[in-house]
Amino acid sequence: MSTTVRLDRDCAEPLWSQILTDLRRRLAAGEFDEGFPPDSELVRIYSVSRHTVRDACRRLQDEGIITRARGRGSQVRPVALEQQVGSPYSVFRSIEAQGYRQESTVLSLERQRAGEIADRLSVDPDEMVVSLHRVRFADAEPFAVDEVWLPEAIGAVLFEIDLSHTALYLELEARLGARPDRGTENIRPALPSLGEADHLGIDVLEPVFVIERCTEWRDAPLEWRRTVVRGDVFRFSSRWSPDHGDLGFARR
Amino acid sequence: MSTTVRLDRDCAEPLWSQILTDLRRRLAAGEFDEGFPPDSELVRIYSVSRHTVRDACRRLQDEGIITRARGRGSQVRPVALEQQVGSPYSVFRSIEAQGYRQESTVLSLERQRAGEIADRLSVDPDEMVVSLHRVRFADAEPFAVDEVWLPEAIGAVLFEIDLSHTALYLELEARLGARPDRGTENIRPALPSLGEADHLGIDVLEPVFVIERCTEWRDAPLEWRRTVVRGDVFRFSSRWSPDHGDLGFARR
DNA sequence: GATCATCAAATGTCTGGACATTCACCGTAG
DNA sequence: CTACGGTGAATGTCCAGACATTTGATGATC
Repeated sequence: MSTTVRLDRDCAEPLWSQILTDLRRRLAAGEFDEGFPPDSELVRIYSVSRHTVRDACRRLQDEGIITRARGRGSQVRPVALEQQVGSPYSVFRSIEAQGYRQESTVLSLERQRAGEIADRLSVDPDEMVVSLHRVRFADAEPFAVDEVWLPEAIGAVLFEIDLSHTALYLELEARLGARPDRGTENIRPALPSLGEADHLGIDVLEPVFVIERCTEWRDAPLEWRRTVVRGDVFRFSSRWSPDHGDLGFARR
Repeated sequence: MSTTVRLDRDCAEPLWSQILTDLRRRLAAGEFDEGFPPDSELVRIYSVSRHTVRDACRRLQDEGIITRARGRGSQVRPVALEQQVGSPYSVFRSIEAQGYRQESTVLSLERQRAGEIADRLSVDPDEMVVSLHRVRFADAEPFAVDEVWLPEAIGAVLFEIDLSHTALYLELEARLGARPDRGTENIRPALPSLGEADHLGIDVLEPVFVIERCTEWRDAPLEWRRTVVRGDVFRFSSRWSPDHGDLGFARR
């Protein structure tokens, strides 16, 4: 089983915090796919008291990453693990999780000067970046229009791949090892532009979700993305109970 | 200062849970308006170990009802409105977490026939329910309009309390022990009605978030709520990284 | 094979203790 | 009056121990 881990007992960071960080790393690495270790094992691995181990585990539990029950032990929640990889939710992941077959139609894929979105990618306005505009379909029905902007060094690979079926992040990771490790996402309600309404097949007075997402990889911007999602057929939904929770976009 | 409280050490309910319930009751009664007692005082009041006291207080802290800091003690947050437990996020909780002072103006509080919302509360359309309509303010600015519908047996207590400052859930729990234990929440973008736009001080073409929330308590509907939140000043926001994540409504 | 009892493992709860860190307040000195 | 240092109070962290409760696995019996 797992070997021992030496914690830094001289630094200001509490032991439980160091353990929590290590547990997250191990979870992300799939090290607990066969089972999360019991408290007693963690006590051995980290050479700390059970109280300290519980402090760390409790936080994973509170976040829904593991469940803990008397007599059963701690268990990793499959869905929650994905939350650790990225955003607690993602519009596309949510929609995919519901079994919709997704496809894209590329409207444009270009190298161009960053211009107005320079700040988003922390580049100069004159610097070249790659922009991708698509219409996204769920089961052949348009549900979103999006524009993705990437630094040129990263976006260059887009010119070599088929973007209608391929998950962009999978490709970036496969080809460049680029994987978002932090990000922000903001959603607001808005009215679609004429072009957006046309692509989505909706009225210009039909409110939509506008999602702006910015991710980073190794402390540098990976992408900036703006997605317009139809509000008439999709909603943002959560369901919770003492032992279960989920969150994401769903068909209305 | 406070006298002692005898806990039931023979029942299945953990001591920390009993203390938590009592603390909620006291908070709702304004008993801690002059200051929340230190751990040592709670140890004396409840005749338990400090660990047990901390277990109870931690949950209040997690819910944002109190803050706790080394050297400073525990403090009641000035306004603890709408502490909604369980959901990974809540519009009111999010807004409060950002330090906005919240208040409400009651537009109406009525007993009436369930009518169209009967299904939401699993009652007959002819059955009486309690409806509450309010405008919600953050730092004196209207940010949301909401309507709350409750079964009459539960909603009756609303007629006895001041709804402009008081946390609805705290009252329901203090007076009835009613506490949501599961729920669903759905958000969509929409255009406000004339009335809503007027109350919010926005244009009728200014898209808003419409949030519909349904909670249950002991397998029975507790409330159904529809909240319209201004999309021009608030956004739904998430930020994540390997060791941190947060999610909720935030000022744009 | 099905059922029941037993036992071990695992988490939850609670107590007690100790030390570290932080803050606020008070007293003293300039 | 202001600034600084000291002190006490308060929470945070960590350890150790013990018992209660729950679950799942195993073995025995029918």
